[in-house]
Amino acid sequence: MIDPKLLRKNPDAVRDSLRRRRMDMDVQALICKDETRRDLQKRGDDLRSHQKRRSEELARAMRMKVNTDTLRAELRDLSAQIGALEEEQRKADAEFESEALLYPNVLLPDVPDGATGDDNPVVATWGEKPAFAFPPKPHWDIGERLGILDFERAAKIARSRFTALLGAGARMERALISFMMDLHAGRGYTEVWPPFLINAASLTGTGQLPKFRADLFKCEDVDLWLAPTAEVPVTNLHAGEILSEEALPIRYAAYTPCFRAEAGAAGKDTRGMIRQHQFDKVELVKFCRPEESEAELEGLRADAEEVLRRLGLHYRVVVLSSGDTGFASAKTYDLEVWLPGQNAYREISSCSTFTDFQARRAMIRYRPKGGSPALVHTLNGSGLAVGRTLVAILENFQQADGSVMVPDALRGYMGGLDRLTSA
RNA sequence: GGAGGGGUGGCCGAGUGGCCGAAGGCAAUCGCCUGCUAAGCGAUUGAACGCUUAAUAGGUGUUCCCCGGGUUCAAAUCCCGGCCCCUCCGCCA
Repeated sequence: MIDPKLLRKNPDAVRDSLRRRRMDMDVQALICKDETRRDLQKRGDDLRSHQKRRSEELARAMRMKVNTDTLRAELRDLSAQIGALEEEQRKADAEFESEALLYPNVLLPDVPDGATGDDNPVVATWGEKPAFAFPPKPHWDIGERLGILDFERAAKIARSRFTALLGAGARMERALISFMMDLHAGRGYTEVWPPFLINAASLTGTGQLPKFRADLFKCEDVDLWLAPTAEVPVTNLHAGEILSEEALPIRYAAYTPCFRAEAGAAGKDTRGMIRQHQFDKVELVKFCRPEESEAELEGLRADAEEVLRRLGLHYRVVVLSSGDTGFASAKTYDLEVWLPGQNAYREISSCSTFTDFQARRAMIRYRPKGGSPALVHTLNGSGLAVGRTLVAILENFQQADGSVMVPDALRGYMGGLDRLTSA
């Protein structure tokens, strides 16, 4: 959530960030709701204060056994007034909050201005595009020919946008998860295996709800939703807590399946396993002091990049422009892996700092030395999207004969297998 | 699924209608004492929101004893609903 004090004291900072995001929201209306809310609180506070004092008088009068009829009548009336006012106050609070929850995070000043993904500047590149003596195939061709990807049967048992992995494909998915988790665990991240179903409060804490309800799968009859990313359960691990300063920064790595309704993506990436209702991802999540968060974002990006480097996959890094930056994020780097079968770079990791936006929603705080509790900064990044990593391996390491070389880093996780063949 | 017990501050734990933001203990911080450490002695130590303020300093008001309703002039305390935890039984992986 945006900071109500910032909204009050520097509404132009909020307006400017919205303009850069290419979003049009009625900031003045929100400010009015805030004022209504505060006015009602003041009036209620004063009335309650008065009521308290008169109630004490009544108690005293009753002890002295004097007639209290007038006082009781006055207090009954006061109580009714307060009740009515509190009803109004509840309504005003709810109105302010439901509107405030729809405001995106305020962008960091160094986020480049731009309308869409086409405006994202490339800030780094690693490796080179592999050269092929033949036209490289897309992964769905490679995978089906090898018998390791089955889209038709997956659609039969579920629906479209699901994939069944078979044999060495299934083995490689599992190998990638282990490889990534071992790598991050060895670099200072604590492994987490969280619940994959989470409640609405958690989804509100990280920013998926209320705005992005349509992107989520929900269980019937209970307040449980399929996690769209490990970001949600892992960030909310510390919801409502006051962390000790010495514990920071906290760094977690978690594997989870991710479930997304892909409501707005009809007709997009329909072939292959680029955009699925279910996919595996290893996620990195950090909690830190505000002054550390910029450095932690760079570290997060480096940790995600390390996975691609060890696998030998060519990629580039972009900073998302202002119009392309996600709702909860203040600044985001995307890692884009080269996919020769599609002659394109595709997002394989997204690393963001959320500044205090999620911390305020989920009430995640720490106690600075000698001070009162302050909001932490939260960050997260994919390290990496496992399905897309599998896609990248198939497309980048495909051979003329239809086989696929297994990256060195993965062979130990696949019983020494060095090549996927259709045999 | 059945039966019972329980959710109070950083932790433990008292509190069955007003004098309770809450006894007592632990922990922590500061000070005294001390060759050092421990012990001992004294003091301090919850959060949110609002008003005030340059201030996340100070002052001040309100709210908060799991959550939401109700009774009452007044609720941590009484009543109803929900959530969560524990124990036993059943069932299951």
